[in-house]
Amino acid sequence: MTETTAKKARPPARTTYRHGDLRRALLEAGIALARSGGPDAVVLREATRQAGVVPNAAYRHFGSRDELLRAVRAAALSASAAAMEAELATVPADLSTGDAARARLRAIGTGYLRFAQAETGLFRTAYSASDDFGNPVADPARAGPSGLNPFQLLGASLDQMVAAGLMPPERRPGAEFLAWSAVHGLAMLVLDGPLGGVLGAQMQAVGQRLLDMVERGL
Amino acid sequence: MTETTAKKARPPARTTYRHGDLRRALLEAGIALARSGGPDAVVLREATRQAGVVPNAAYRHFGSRDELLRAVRAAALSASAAAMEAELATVPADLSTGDAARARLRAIGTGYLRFAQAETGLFRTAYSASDDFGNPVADPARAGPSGLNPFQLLGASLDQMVAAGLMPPERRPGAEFLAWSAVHGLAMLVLDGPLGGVLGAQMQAVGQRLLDMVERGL
DNA sequence: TGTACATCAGTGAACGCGCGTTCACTGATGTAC
DNA sequence: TGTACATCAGTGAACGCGCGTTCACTGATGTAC
Repeated sequence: MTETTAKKARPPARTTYRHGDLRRALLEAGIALARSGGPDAVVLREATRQAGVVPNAAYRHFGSRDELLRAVRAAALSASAAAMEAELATVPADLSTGDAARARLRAIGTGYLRFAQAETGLFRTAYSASDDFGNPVADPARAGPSGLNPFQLLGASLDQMVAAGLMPPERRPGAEFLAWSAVHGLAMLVLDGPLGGVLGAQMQAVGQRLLDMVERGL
Repeated sequence: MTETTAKKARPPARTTYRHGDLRRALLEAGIALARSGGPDAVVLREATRQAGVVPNAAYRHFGSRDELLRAVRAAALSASAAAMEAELATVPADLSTGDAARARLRAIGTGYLRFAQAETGLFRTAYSASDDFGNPVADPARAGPSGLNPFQLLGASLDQMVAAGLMPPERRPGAEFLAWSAVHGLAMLVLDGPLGGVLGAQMQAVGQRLLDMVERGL
């Protein structure tokens, strides 16, 4: 009955008066904008344009541009978590406890960096601007398939490192911040900073060396 | 025309037709804007306002807004280098070669993080957006008092680590990127990312733990 | 079963804002004679 | 020493742009009777 509407980046061409699922359409347009241009590209008017709708129609579903941006950011975090989980899934199942813990921590970092390079715009949307996702509150909108958000995935991996005896328990508290800083810094320097030209293609290789350093240093 | 607009640096109150040193005035206004709001706050019209001049007057001295921003960024990088050098200067002179190398590397990192926290806007201006300052070209506008830019300061410190036997020579190439990533990541996560609320005040303490990790891991 | 009606999703038009940049100008200044 | 003049730093006015957000509306839809 409905649903004959223009979907993605098409001109309006809507025949029905009602849209059908404008909220979702706006969110998906917002994600597409973030994907190609980062958080600043999430422009409310442009999202409504892509949804084939008049600008103020957005206010039926989002209280403000910022509210739309938050929803897009949650989706970007979720995508990031999914990338990390995908990398985790490549870890062989028959490793010793220690090797498994190491491999999983490395997978977390590699997934993070892969996502940063493959989905630069979403990455910058997910991890810029202070929308802190502290551990206590687990917002499913920010999580990957497993239900954990990126921060929680990293934390679980560090717990396994301690359990495997590869990391002194007294260094465990706050270790997320150290490991996270390292990979995040590389990503930002390459994607948004002065190392884009210098590294760029070598980012993944440098990333592996960086993960070596983190593993030794933790 | 009332010239009583609220200004930061100084009210216009210009009596002469000519300004005197408009280029410098615009640059300093730009730096002030960057200091309080980061790179996006470097708005050409606002800089001319602070200089007490009509907007298009800026085009006598800068070809575009972006050219002004580049000049501001160079100044921000120079300030960052100065902060690192100031921290270097606190290293005692009577240390053994090894202890000195370690202390100097730590000072580099600490100075970087201190600057990030004390001058957030300038920090983000200096290290966001791809204005790569590769080692070959040494632009004095980006350097600190010693004539070295931040990247070069870090490089020199790592050379000393190798010379002191604290770092295997084969790991020296590209080591800048690893150490830099770690401190940069922490700064960005706290200043511009989701850790602002979580850490914030603890940033310097976490920074010291992070530098421990880097030292062990390099 | 049909019909009246309230709901509320999307429309149409308009705001005020601030930006970067352009054009033709004007008049203080330094210099050449 | 005085004077004519070219230079060019800053003026005045305007442009087109796109943004977020507001208001009063309209008419398709689902529901109550």
